[in-house]
Amino acid sequence: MATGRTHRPATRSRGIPEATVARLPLYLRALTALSERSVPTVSSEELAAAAGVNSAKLRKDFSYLGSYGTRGVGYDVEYLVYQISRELGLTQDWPVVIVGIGNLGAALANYGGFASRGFRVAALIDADPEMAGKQVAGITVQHSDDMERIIEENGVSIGVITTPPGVAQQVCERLVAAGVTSILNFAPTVLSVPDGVDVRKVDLSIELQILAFHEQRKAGEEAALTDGSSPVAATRKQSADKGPDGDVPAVMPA
Amino acid sequence: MATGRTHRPATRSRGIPEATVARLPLYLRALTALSERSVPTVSSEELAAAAGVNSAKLRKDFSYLGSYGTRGVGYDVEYLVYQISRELGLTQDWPVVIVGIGNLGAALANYGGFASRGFRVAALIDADPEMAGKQVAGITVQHSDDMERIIEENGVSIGVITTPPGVAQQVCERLVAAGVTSILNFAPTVLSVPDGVDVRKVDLSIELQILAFHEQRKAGEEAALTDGSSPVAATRKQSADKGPDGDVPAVMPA
DNA sequence: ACTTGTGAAGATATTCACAGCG
DNA sequence: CGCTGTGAATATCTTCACAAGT
Repeated sequence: MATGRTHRPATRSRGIPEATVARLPLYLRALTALSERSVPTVSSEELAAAAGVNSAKLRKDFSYLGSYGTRGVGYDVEYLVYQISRELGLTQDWPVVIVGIGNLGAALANYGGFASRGFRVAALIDADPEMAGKQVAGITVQHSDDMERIIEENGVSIGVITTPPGVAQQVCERLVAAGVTSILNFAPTVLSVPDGVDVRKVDLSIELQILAFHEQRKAGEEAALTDGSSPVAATRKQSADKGPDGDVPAVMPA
Repeated sequence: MATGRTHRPATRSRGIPEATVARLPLYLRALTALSERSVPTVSSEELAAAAGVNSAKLRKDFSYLGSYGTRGVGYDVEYLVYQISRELGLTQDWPVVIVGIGNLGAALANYGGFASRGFRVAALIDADPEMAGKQVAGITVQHSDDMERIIEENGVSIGVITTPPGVAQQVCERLVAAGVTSILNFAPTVLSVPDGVDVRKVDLSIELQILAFHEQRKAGEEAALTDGSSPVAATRKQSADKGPDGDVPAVMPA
């Protein structure tokens, strides 16, 4: 290509690795806690422990942001809070809409972590006319007919989808058409979006399944060690009245 | 805290990469949908599209499980559903307790994805005496005084924490002491657990912050002509950057 | 001393590209 | 042919270990 915009992968951050970006909020939370206790400086070792990572990783992460520490001393807490906040774009206000005000949507609306850090719930939207007008977390739920107007009037660029999976894709498309370019999806569906729109998904059942995988492996390891005949391995398995279930067909094609 | 997972099994079949494990539930969901539509076989290309990954990755992932496909044809849907379910440990029943029945806990209790796939909500637990006895999602909430008994009686090994952050660590410790070895943590806290206990965390505010980071970058790119404050001089490494064409359509900024 | 910042090494993950088999 | 399965190449991420500052 000779002219036009430089080809830049949408997911590539400005030199900051994605894995690092994903940890910055973690550091920020730990730093905020230190800040509230008026701790002036912190070493990479201490901060890493508070954030649950190791110190080499933390230092490497910070090195992508710049040299914000002082050798022999550590990092200035307030300064780092500011720098990370700025890097994450939290020094500005992000209006957010939540679409789908069921249990989960209500939980998110009530979630303190939203408001506390640059995010403001600009609107709650639901397709059920019964919901419209009700108050959730002190905010009046609006009907989805008004979705486009709400997004434009509030300059919303981040949308949260907490609808049933069946309507998630279509909600997503309306959000994007109205100007939303970042979506946090709680519906267990793969959303397809045009290039330039970011989607992150939070999937409760996937997390549980990953845990189950490791849990099963633990049980298997124990059984292997105790060589089958010992009852010890059996103690820590699931038990009791097995539910109806029977969901899995034991098909064995050749 | 060194998690001693440096153990490399000599047998080649049991070393499924973590990244692959994390995608298996995705494949499983896509396959289940196909199964319900009575689709008999599926190609890596089709399945990959449905799961939102690329086909090479999917085939590589499946190769860790074994050779379950047929060249020239694709994968048998029912068979794959069974194999992945087994690999993830979903052919057995996993009783789960949810601790902290606020908005989020209630949302999880009502979440259909739980029951549908090997997980059974064995108990809902809350510290508030007012909550005890109430019905949530058809299950009677029990007081946290009984946590240990409930876990032991039901053989629970997976716990979900949806409490306020202040009590999450102490709830975690009680869970672990009672026999729980896998924890899904929704509280915005770093949990410290003994070796051998798995923790996964779901953090709503972190996801939003990551979105904000990318959103900010998008906005910056639009007005990127007078930038001069970037502390990171992007030292391009070997960036021959062959055009991966085909798949990266240019998009018009809305 | 003490702790950061970082090249280099090592470990994982992703993608390519094609041999091999139905 | 078409599509899987996989070694090899690449890219990304983590950890090591120590030089460079304060």
